[in-house]
Amino acid sequence: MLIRQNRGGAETAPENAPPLPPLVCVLDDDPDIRGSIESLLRAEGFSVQTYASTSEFVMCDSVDRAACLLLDINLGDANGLDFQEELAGNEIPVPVILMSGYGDIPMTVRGMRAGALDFLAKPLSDDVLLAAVSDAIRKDEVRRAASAALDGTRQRYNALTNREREIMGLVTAGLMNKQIAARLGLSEITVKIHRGNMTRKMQADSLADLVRMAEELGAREASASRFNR
Amino acid sequence: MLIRQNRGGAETAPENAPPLPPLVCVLDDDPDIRGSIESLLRAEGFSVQTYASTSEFVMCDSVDRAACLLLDINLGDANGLDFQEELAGNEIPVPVILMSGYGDIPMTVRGMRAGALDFLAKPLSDDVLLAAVSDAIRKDEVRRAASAALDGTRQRYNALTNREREIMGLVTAGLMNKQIAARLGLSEITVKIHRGNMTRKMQADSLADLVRMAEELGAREASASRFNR
DNA sequence: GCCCACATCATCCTTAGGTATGATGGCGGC
DNA sequence: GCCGCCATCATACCTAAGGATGATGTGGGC
Repeated sequence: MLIRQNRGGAETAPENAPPLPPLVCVLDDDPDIRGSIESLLRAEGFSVQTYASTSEFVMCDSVDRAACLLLDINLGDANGLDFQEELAGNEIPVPVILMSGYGDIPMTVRGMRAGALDFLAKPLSDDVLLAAVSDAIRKDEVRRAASAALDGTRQRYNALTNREREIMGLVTAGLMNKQIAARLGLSEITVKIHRGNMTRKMQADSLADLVRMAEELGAREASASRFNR
Repeated sequence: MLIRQNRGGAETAPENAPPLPPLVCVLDDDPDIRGSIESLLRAEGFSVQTYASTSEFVMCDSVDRAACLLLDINLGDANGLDFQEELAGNEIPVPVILMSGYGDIPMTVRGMRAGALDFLAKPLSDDVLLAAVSDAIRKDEVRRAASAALDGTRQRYNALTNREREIMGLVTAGLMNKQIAARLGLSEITVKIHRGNMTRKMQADSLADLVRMAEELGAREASASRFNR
């Protein structure tokens, strides 16, 4: 029925990006720890960025590849658990691996509840650390893939006019054109026109398609970052 | 458009069930612990059932009210973490609170990963225990409410004939009646009839409604048990 | 044997959805 | 001031969906 037209327009991905190595961010106030972790991970082919304090950590703004954060809990002037919760609150979906030399069960519970993938006791075992990092990177790759699938839909949604977004909401709520027209104080024909333009812009092949897009945009979107294990 | 008709048929709930007190199952091999937890929780108004071993625990088959499981890790002949993972594997969605006198960080990580809500170190503090249990019961109430919302839909879906289920799948995939007819080797009119019966039986007010029901039945359904925190 | 649920198809009619063409008006940028 | 985007509405036409009525056939249960 509805043929897709404006395909392959301005997608964001720069065509044939070479596969960047996964990035591991290390936030620990002990220079020795930072150094040893960095050399270990670099030897395994990871990119590594290290930070001594939370203020240094500007989240590698590069969200262009799979990444994870190795986060120490005892940061001297700051608490890693607080920082982790702050990240989660700001919807920063990077997988977190917590580390501590003085960890206990309540701290572990708190960290895991906040979404940490693992909690490693210091001194760190190379094998354990590598396994945890590999797992975290794998999780982030899955998360990024799912997020990328949403990206196209979200871009198309953002390209709609306000009226079109409004009508998309009412259409996917199950209202008929005439009900929408009455609700918005429009004539039915105007609704049809907006609806047609909206459906074409969203590249929806059917109403069912459109409903699923709306569900993804509305329902998931915000929560997706936490439920990806 | 579509008026709901066969409302209030054979719903499962026995009309005006008195609100049963939440049930706490306690699985611990120490009789003293079982006794003290039981008396504490009973004083707070909870129903309590205690078990000394995993074989005794038949999950209070009564899934007719909010519940949670207080699970000791050191069960003598069995391991609480293994048992918890077994429960999760069998899709038994009861919230679990782990307890241990010899817990460490790796055990905590494992338990939390498997979906435990909390991990309490023994000796237990009354306040901490009560807070954990209250929280778990609250979580289970939310889970049960969400699950109940699905129940009606699932019942109606199961009441469909095979043909109607088949057509529901194709309708919610976005196919037009004539496409469905071709796919199934039927005439379009027959598809319309099945579709009409199906939509009425599902009590769907619109196609959008139907698509969401199909999404819930297909996509959530199995996973809902684990993502309910 | 009869009844009922299920499935199948036909004809007829109404409503809803989708598109094309054309027209008007506001608003912002060059 | 003109052009483009957006929004609005009208007329007309076509397709899709939904419902009513009627009919045929099959299989299972009492």
